Amino acid sequence: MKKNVTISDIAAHANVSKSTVSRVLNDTTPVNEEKRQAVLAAMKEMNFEPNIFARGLASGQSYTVGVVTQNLGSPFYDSISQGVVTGLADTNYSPIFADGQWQPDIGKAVVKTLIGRMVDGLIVIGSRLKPDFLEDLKQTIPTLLVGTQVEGWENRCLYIDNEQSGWEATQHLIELGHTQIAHITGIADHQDSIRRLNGYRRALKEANIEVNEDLIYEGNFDGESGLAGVETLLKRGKPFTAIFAANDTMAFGARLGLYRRGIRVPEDVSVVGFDDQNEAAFVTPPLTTIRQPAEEIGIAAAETLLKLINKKDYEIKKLKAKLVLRESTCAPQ
Amino acid sequence: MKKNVTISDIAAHANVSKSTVSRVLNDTTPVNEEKRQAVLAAMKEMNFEPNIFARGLASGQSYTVGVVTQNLGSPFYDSISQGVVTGLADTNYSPIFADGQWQPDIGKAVVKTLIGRMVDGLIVIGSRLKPDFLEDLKQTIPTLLVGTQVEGWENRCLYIDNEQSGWEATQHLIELGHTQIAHITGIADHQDSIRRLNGYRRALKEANIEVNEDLIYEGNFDGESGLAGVETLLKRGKPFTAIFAANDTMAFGARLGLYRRGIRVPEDVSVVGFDDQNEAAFVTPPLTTIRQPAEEIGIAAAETLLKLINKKDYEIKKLKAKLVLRESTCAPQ
DNA sequence: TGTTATAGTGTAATCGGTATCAACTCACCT
DNA sequence: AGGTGAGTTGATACCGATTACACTATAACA
Repeated sequence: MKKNVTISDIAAHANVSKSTVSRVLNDTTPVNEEKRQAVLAAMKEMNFEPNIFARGLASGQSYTVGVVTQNLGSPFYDSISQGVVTGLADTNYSPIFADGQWQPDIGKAVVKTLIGRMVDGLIVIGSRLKPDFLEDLKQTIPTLLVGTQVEGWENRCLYIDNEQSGWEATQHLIELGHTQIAHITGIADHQDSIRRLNGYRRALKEANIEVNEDLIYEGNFDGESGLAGVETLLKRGKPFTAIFAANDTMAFGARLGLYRRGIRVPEDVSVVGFDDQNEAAFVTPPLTTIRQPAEEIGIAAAETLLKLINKKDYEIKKLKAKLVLRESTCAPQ
Repeated sequence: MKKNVTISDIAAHANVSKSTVSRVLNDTTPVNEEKRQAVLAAMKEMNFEPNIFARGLASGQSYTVGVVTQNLGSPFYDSISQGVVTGLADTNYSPIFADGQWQPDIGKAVVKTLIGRMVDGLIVIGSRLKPDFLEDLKQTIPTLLVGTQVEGWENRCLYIDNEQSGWEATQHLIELGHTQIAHITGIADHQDSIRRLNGYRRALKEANIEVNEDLIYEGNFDGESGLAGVETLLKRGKPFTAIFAANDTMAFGARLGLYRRGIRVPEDVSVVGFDDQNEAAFVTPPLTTIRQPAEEIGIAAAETLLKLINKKDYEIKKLKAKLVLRESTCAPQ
């Protein structure tokens, strides 16, 4: 039971008062250089670590940030989380995680827990929180929304332009010469899904290709739904030579569905995904997809939030997704 | 700037002393039922939340547990993390994450940070910490090692039997009739890799098949190394009809390598992976692999750690990996 | 030569809980 | 009647930092 070294011990050892020690610790008021050195030396010698509870109690700051995830375990969001951890690694701040499980109510509860833990700021990944709750939140605590695009949060929101990226994915297929392009969407009421779908529609329209609702299948971001997607699409009978899936996981599922029917990729049907998760480069054939810079987004979120907390100027880093060409797409044959 | 409700406010409101409020809060000493109700009512009415800093400062408990991850972003370990978050979800405890990046030194630093944050316990996922540091740790704070098998930690260690599972994977191939079985290992000095390799060796020996060192390729758990693995294996010229990769990611890489050479899976070469990450069921052909119950491991870790912290009896849940048969293996043709 | 910033320092109050201690009530026994 | 013990309760010290405040010394200024 070694007792902890406190600021008072340091003060005694360095022959100054507690306040002076606190001052060199926090750089709040100038301190005579000689004493500062004495204090620093004492701290090093005695292996001093400030007690975060005492500090938190007195100052109100916890040096933690809350991270609300959704369904931890999905590759894209996990990479963002990883980015946050990385971005915080060399700061005084630590992340506390809690999972919202894609459910607004749970998300709300989880946010409250985090606030109860006195986090200094909040990063909400893939928010599904209700607008009015979000509005409250904005007033209460520095908050950043990440991986989703939310109206009214333009300067507190890190995201990539999903509409544009959906457009690019589709446009790529059009440029290859495809005209019968199917789309497997994400969760129907999810903003990202909607935007990707809109991009798909716009690309077709701009190319004067009629949007055929029979070629749109409502998935849910799961591999299963990709598989079910091609099954259904095939059953509907409308021919298609390409599929744009709203994420990689569904693209894998779709690819498997085609494989089962003996339909070749990309010779018979081209496939484009979204996210560029690690596996995309290793499936057969390697998947052409939209790369979301997930980890960079997480890192940027961490950095931005710290600036927000410390009331420094900041600007929202504009992060771009881009198409990465691999082998799952080619001209229709 | 609404000021927070404190225990004193409650005390005043309920006409009792601070101590009594603290008592109903913590259930330490019996309190007259009438007063207890009054306090409870006041707490509800005033929307009281105890300040965790004050509580921590006074009691020394933080109600947080530290989670040390390695290279967050790898599917298997991510699932364990998810399990921990899930397992902690309905308790008073919250997880703080920090990443060790597979490097013993960083891991050590990260553990120190967490301890500085007064975590009540520690879950180390995929530890690569040095034995003597671990020994110190054991004395300092309730610690659980997860996803790795470490000697001397039998009752503080959640893992699956890697040797046995490596044996099963190989045995499956042998039963199918394969005799020329290649193995792509994980990181060479990683305990899990070593054990899986040992299992591979044992299975061959038991079947009276000579272990051919030319059929063993040293990978590093990355997809790239799976790809490089088949390249090298092929170049070495020793024929093989099956590959056992020490994780799924490498199995995907290997499968891609075969695809590039026009070698069919499973007709020409069977492939077995390890982990059963989500994608394994959706690649083509769906991957036969060893399923590690990653999320269950995480949940069990959380539960066990809380028992350990609260000095309750606990027992280490024995979790088993098992072979899941899919379509990437068949008898040699 | 006052007058006024500015650097530098210590004392003590404070943050919001927990825990120790003394004390008081009211059976219940001898 | 006196003692014992369990059930309850409030005062108060304490956890270890930050910070408001008072105060000194010294430099800068009019």
